[in-house]
Amino acid sequence: MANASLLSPTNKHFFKPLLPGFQRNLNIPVKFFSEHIEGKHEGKTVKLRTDASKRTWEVKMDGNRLTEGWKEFVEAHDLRIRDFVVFRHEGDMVFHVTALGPSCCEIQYPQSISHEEGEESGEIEISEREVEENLQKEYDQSSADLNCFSQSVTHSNISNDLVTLPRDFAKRNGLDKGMHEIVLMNEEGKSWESEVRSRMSGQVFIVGGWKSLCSENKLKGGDSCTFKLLQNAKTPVFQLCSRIGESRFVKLTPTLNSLEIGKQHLPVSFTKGNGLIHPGEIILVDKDRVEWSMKLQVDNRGGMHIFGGNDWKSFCAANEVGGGESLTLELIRGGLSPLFKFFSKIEQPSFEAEDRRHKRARVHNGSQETDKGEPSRATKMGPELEKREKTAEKGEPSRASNKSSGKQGNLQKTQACSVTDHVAKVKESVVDTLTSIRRFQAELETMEQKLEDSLQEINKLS
DNA sequence: TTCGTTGAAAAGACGCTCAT
DNA sequence: ATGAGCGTCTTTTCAACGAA
Repeated sequence: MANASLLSPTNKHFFKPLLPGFQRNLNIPVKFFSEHIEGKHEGKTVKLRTDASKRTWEVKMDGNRLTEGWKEFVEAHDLRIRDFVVFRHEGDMVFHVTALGPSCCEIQYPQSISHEEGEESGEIEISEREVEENLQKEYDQSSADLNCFSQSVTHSNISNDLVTLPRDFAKRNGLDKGMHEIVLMNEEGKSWESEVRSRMSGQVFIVGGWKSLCSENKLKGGDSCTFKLLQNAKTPVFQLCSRIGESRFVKLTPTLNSLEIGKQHLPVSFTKGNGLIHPGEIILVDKDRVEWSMKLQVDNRGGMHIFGGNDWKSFCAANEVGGGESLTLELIRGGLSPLFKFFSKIEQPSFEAEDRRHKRARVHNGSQETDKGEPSRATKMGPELEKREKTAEKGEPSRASNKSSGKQGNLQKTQACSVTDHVAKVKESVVDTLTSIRRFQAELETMEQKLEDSLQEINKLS
């Protein structure tokens, strides 16, 4: 976005960090409101513009609060907790809005958010179709990540003109059986005809074209490259990507045991690919946008796992993911304090995987009767109980409410809760919320300082 | 050239011990 | 009781080799 006008002293600005609950409404800072709006434009609607769209968004203002229409604006721009929005007053209650991510950098939108026919600046209502498109966009993005695979280049695979295709990738894209013609393509669009073949052993290979592609693109032994499946039709195209193997999405399959001990391994390829190498605190955001603070630990081999104790189990329960089921998490922010968001539950784990897990459970713990007989504690947190808990948690979710429900793990106990228990839970809830707010405040202060520094530098440049 | 086999390495799961 | 750290065992993956 070209922000020349951002530098203009004639345009008044304010910025707002997006905190939990921001989706419903947004408060204009009192000082800004009293100086520029109060007594002049009260009760009017404000018009919001962004560089991401040619559309003007009309939002109702109740007092200093943006209400009706704000949610649509948020959804259309995929604004999230910890983002920042900078409002630039262009006069006559028109604001230009710039969205900044948690890194304090401007959020880049791939293309204009609204680009269909019927787009007029005066159009206010966001259509369901556009909301669906936003969701579809998000889905496509995740699919794109799932349609990528990384491969290391070796002297052997170059000399044999043959390279292994990761099993899960081949399976996911229906390439794990028989022979398939494919096209290998580099970033410039140059292509090489090739084939995908599978073996009795289950290994799947790309045969042919590999040597030429490596030669043409100066790939040599020890290099690593990422391919993206562009079309999974009759002739799939594998395009060489410049990115080296990172994916924002990670699929996890908590076992009953991992839920019990509160420990969940993260694939090394994912952690390394995203630069997650330091132990520390991580934040998981569940499907209700409730935050869960857990720990990221590293073992002596560099393997990483989430350690959350009961919180891990409760987090999975909050997302209706039980032992043996899979969920996908999206890495929103890496660094020293990574932030993950629950992305989706994967409904049907493969039978082989499930069978394998059962086999392991039996091998390692003969007394663990997961198939029948006395269920384990984790099994008690099954769908029925989860459903009841969910019903009880209707309304504004709070981390404490989830935590306490997770800790209960026993329906009878839930029903027998005394007034004292409720008071204790409410107290816990308040304390937790306060802790979250204080943490946010500390982070906000840091971010605010960074932002101000940036503005000062920009002003110097101007 | 194709394809089966093998062995090493990596990853995942689990459990034990110790500290708090 | 819970959390943290670490060791060990099992499973999976894949490069490399060699026979047909």
